[in-house]
Amino acid sequence: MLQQTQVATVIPFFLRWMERFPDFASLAEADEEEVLRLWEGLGYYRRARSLRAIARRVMDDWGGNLPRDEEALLALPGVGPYTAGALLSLAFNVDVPALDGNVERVMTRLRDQDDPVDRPPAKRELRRQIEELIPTGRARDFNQALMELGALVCLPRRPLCPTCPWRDDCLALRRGTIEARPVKSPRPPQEKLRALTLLASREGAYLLVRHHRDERWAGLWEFPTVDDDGESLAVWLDAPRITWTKRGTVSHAFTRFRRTLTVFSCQVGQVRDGESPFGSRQTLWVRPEGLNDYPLSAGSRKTRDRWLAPEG
DNA sequence: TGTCCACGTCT
DNA sequence: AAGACGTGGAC
Repeated sequence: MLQQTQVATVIPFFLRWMERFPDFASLAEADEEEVLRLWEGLGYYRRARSLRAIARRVMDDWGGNLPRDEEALLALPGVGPYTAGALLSLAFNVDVPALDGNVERVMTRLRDQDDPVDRPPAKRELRRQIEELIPTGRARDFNQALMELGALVCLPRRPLCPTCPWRDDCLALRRGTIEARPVKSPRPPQEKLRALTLLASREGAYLLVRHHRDERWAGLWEFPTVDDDGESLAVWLDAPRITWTKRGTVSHAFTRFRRTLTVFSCQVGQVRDGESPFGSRQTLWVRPEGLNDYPLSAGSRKTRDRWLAPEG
């Protein structure tokens, strides 16, 4: 969960998750729908499916225990260099680095490193430097301390240098380049998207469609949403007899996009077979009180909370 | 109802 | 290698 997601965000999800899946066995047996529902709102949903796949593999191939071996850990889905290092050092106290964003910041400042940290050469160099610093047999404490230092003291903006235990050793502090570290490659500009979302109701139930497993938001559900042309929906909805009512807009951001959804509601009459613009995607009619049972992507979640929440 | 930034893995 | 993958928070 902590991959790409900050601790404060993770905590409530983690507590719910651990209550439902206290061990690999319970997670391995769970169905994907439930796993995604508990992950709903955390983002990067591939992590949820990877975690379930890991649980199954740990049960099947490793006798229910995580392997204490870098190569075996890296072979698990969703486990990269950071996670492998974190597991080895924090769980098994093996003397290897756990290089996350916090540690990158601490180390590039300590050494006043100005290579872009999102490129492999800089990462290799940082790992090498950390290896030299790990006190033999103390990687668990050392790595946690380094991550905490980054999270609590060596902040991205306005770091608390006067209280830092490394203030006398920090090259960037001495040179006045603290706020300029770490250096990152320029990012592509944000793109704006517009789309239409339809609250289509029939006998008090609302239509949901499911994202394919190879799409964005794989496995999650949403209210029918199309790029801002509306034509494919109009076909499907028996257009001439539909009255569309504009409800308002919601916005959400993902990766490098920011998308504004214009939400319409309508009553749907007869749905004709073979005219769905959703192809082979699953569809479902759900009453408002049942909407919490399906994991929704962010735009549809905001739509639900605004217009279909039980109390509203 | 803005813009920018934070956060690892996979392809 | 460069882009895909989502959400929340600071300003």
